[in-house]
Amino acid sequence: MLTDERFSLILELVKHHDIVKIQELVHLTGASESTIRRDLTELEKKKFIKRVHGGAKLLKGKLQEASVPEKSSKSLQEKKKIAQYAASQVEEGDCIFIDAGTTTQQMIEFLPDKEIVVVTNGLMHLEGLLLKEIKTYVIGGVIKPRTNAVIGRGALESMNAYRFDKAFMGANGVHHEFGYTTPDPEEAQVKQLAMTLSRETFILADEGKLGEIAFSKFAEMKDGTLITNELDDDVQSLYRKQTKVKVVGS
Amino acid sequence: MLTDERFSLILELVKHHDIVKIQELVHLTGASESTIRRDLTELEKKKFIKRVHGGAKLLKGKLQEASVPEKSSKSLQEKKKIAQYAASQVEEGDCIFIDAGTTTQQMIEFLPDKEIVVVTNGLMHLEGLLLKEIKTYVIGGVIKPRTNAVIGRGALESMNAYRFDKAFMGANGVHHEFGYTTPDPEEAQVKQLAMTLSRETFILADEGKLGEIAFSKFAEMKDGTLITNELDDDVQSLYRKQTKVKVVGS
DNA sequence: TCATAAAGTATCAAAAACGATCAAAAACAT
DNA sequence: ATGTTTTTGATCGTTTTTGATACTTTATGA
Repeated sequence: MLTDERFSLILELVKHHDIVKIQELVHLTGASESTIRRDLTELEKKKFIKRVHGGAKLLKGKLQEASVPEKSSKSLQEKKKIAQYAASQVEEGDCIFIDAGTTTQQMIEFLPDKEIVVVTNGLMHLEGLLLKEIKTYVIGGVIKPRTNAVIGRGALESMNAYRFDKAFMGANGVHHEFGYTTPDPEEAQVKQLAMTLSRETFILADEGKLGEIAFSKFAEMKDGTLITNELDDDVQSLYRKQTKVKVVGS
Repeated sequence: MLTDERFSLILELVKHHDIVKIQELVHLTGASESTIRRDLTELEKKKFIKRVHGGAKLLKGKLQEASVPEKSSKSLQEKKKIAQYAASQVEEGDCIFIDAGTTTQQMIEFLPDKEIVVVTNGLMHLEGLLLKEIKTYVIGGVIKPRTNAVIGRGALESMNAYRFDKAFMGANGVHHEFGYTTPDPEEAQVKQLAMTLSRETFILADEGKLGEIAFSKFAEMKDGTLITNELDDDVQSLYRKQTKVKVVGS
């Protein structure tokens, strides 16, 4: 049996059964265990499957990250610092918009115990906000599974009823030329509108997002203050030419 | 059976049954008790389930717990029966409104696996709805702490964008003369509007609500079909003169 | 309350799976 | 045909997973 034959067979099985055991494959192909292992290793490298102890399973897209709240603790610490600074910008009486997302979520615990009003499209934020007894408005609209963000036409209409003093946005990509980007066009629309409704905007993005470009652009660099945690001097000057930048932590 | 297979199996069971016993899992997977325990420990660490003595249950956010202040299991069983009947009224292609509240919340697990769209003002419902992969719209507006219902002017405006085939409402008071009532006037407004936007309305109310009167009236008896679980014959005829009544269970 | 049974934790050795390595076999090129 | 490259299968030491055991904690009812 040829290598490519085995590959198709494996992919076919994984696709159909969601998971395959190495021993199954050994019997089915007649090849040795070593060979099967090599096959799986290669298929994993090519991003077709995910190896697990004893076999391999279907590689689910980015669906996994949303439901699996596993963060490298370093990245989490960085996000917290960014979030803490962002939260410190909130003043008594402010009405703020907090974008859906994990970085902005970290803000909530640091929000000052003052009279503020929060509007959000992130359902994951609600629990924390209510726990802190903050007056909270939620945007109406359809719920995007996985990210639990409220999006769609309804969200845009619903948001139009509000005006914000400050908006705190997340971003998947920050690029000196292409500006701020995010994968989902519908989420981009919501972000865009939130920013136009706000007197002032802060974009929270850890180092991993810098230089990246995602599919949908929702703002120019100049449209908001960037809050991040690490920045090469040359990149920094590139950004600073266009907008205000705040670098937190070490 | 591979680790990941067991994981999916466990999650599937928990998702469907709300709770699983370790012994069940031992029999179902053929793995040892130790292994199952380890699995549960890990799944708990990953925030997928909550371990309890003897098994594991679905992890629910505080949005859901908040409004569930420990009901007697009898009353819960009755609510479940009412909810189950209500859910059975939902048909393929329906667009339904589900009111905030504990009784209506029970409906979610019984909703048919068909193409339906749900609109709700109850944040406690969202988790369950998304778990069942139901297309869900949330009403925008201010969040009432304690009950986690979305209310206020924004809620009314936001809801106006939708029309429903069926609306399922909760009520704190059901009275043959004073109709359906609820304590909070703002919630009453939302209920009222939801009913006018729906072709058909069902009110879910267990025996404890019958004959009661709360502060704010949101509908006449005739405005919807009452679903309840116990009814004296004389009271029943009183209600039946005005509207349709469905009595479920014993 | 106390006794008892069921469930939980911690630990450890056996079993299974893994990765690395190497020589034999097959395919390939000249 | 001969030397070279690629693929394959076997082996071995290491790591991960597993199931059994002993001991502790929790639930329950007399």
